[in-house]
Amino acid sequence: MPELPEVETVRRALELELSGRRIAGVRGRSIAMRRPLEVEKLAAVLPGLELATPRRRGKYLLIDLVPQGALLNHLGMSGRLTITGAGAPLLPHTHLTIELDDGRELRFVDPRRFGFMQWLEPGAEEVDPSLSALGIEPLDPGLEEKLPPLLKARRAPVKSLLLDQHLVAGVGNIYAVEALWRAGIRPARPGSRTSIDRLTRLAFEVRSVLAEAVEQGGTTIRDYASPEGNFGYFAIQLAAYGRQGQPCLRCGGALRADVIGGRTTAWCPACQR
DNA sequence: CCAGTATCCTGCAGGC
DNA sequence: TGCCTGCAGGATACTG
Repeated sequence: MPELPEVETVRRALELELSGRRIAGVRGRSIAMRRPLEVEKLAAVLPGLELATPRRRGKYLLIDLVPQGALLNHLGMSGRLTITGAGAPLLPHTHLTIELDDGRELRFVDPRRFGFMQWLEPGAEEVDPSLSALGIEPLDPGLEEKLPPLLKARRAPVKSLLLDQHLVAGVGNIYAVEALWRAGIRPARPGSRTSIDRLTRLAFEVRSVLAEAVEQGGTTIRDYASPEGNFGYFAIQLAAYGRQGQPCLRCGGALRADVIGGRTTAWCPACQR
């Protein structure tokens, strides 16, 4: 479910709500997730540690712990982090509850269990295989210079390449579809058969759509500061994603949908070449 | 190395 | 109403 903008919105909310708080306790049940949820380990290690300002890398969330260690989180398709009062009713599929020193709780809910929450011992972040394989951070400077040659070197559909976290980190199906529509590029077009100029435009649109979504999520953060609130699930006005069969907002023709990169991809046959 | 597919899991919408 | 199928914002193991 969450892509870079949603994860960044969660990060900002956690920064506002959790920074400086101390962990009082841990509850949950160890289960299989994308990485095993090890509640006993978390309960042994976390109490007494302070939560620092969270960081984001691609779709991963890192919460540094003071004096050492960190929590590594990925929300997968269906993951949510919520901050609640201690007595709040438990949502189904709440796998982990982290009790805070002010009586509130940080809860990790994930029905499909494609996400994970893991304790990183000191030094583990630097050698984590998933983190170290991540590609360009798209909101950092230089995307328009760095990404095009990487795409040009590959024959796969540009859509598939945008979803490849080893190339650019944080783009998921929604924002890949939106960026391609904005750039006027056919999703199935091979990277190698797309001009550097058009790939540069694509990189610009990737950055733009992500930045706009972050901005929109950010504007609503304050509404989500209430203890019972969920946060991080906002989407900008979507021009293409999910709009197959509906008129293209640029030319009026009908959008169609194909499966590209294993996922449904809406696009405009007239505007996207 | 690269490209494409299968797979993990639950919930829900839509068809019959 | 109830059952069945397919699909969902992700990442990775595996195949050719």
